[in-house]
Amino acid sequence: MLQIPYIRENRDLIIERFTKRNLEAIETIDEILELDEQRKGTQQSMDNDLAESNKLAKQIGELYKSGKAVEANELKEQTKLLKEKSSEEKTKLHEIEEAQINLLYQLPNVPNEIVPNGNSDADNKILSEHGEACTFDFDAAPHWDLAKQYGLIDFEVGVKIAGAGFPVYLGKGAKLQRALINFFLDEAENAGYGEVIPPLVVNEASGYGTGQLPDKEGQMYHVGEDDLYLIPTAEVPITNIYRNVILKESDFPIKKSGYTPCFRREAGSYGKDVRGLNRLHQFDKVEIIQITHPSKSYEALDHMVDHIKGLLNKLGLQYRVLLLCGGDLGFTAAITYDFEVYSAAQNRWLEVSSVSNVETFQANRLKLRFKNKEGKIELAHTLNGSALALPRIMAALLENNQVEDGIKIPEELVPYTKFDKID
RNA sequence: GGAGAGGUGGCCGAGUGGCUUAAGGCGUGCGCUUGGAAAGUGUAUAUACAGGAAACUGUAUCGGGGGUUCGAAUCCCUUCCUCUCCGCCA
Repeated sequence: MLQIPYIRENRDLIIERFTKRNLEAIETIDEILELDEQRKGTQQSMDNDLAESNKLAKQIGELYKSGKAVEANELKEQTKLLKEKSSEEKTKLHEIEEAQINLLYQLPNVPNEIVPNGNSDADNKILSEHGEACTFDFDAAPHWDLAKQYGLIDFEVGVKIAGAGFPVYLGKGAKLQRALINFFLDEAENAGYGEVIPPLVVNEASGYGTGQLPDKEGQMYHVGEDDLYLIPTAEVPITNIYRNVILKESDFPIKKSGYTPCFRREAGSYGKDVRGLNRLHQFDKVEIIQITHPSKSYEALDHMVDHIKGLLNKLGLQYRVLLLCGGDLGFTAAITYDFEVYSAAQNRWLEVSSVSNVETFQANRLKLRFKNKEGKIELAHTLNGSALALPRIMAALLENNQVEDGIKIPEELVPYTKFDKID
């Protein structure tokens, strides 16, 4: 959520930047600013009336004490009018504030200057490519066939016990999954991210805090009985640890990592992209988050990008880094880098990580602030990134490392799997 | 699920309608004291909005919302949360 003073001072810039998202926001923004003027005026007259009324109440108290009941009753008449007026103003103020916040909830984050224009993923900018392409002297099989052949993942039994998009990992498939989680967690630990195991459900306030609510309500599983949401990413519970917190400057940077299953309804996404592990309702992910001083967040973003590159290098996967265009940028992000690995059998790139600087967008909703050197309260910056999402890594590892009689495990993973080949 | 007790500042905790501008304590910041430290001692120490160049001022906030009253931390209604005991249970 954008801050009103920021909108007031940067109206034209924001409108221009929103065109990167193909968003025509001029009306909404001007309405927000107009409502803010109304809010100020209303609050001023309400405050004045309340101040007057407080003064009278004190006088009345003193008059009663000194036994001057008649004069006290005269003053009471005056307060009646003030009370009516101020309570009307209070109602009006609430209406204005509600209208204003509803508009604010509609506005996404302002894209960073370097975010390219564009409508869809076709307009994302490819920044770099790494690793070598796999070549096979046999017909490479897609991961769903390999998973079946070697008994690693059972999609059908997942359908039976839960539904499509809830695979069951078996044997070495399960072990490989667990190995990857441990590998990612250890790497995060080595990079200074403190490990967290958060709740897998969050309440409504947390959903609002990180920006999943109110606009992406349909993407989360909702436990109606208890009014809780299954987390779509560990970013939600971990970042919400810092909701309503005022940090000291010396607390920066805060670096946390967490492994959690993630739950996404993926309403409305069907078709060929959903085959196998490509798109699931439940998947595992190790997330890294940072909370930084505003002046340090882009430096932190670079470090997070480097961390993810390191993971993919160690796994020996061919990958590329993209700078998302405005049209593909998530609601809360000011800038996002995506990482895609090449799936040799499907002959396509698969997104395995998304790293974003959210700047103050979440911090404003979370009331995540810090006291600066002058003793003033400021909003912190939040960042998050997947490091990494498991299913597509698993898919690429299976496909890219297949040999005629099995699947080789990358060297870095062998200490975790305790086997170097699936056959 | 049943029964009960509670939600007050960074923390503990007093506070049954105006003497609260929230006592007292702890913690923390800055002084004084000291050869140095401890102890002692003085002082400061919430957030939001508005006005102001600033000092500062006004308003709101004692879990949230609403009400009674000239006046509410205190009384009433409502809602959320926490804790204890019982039941169930890894």
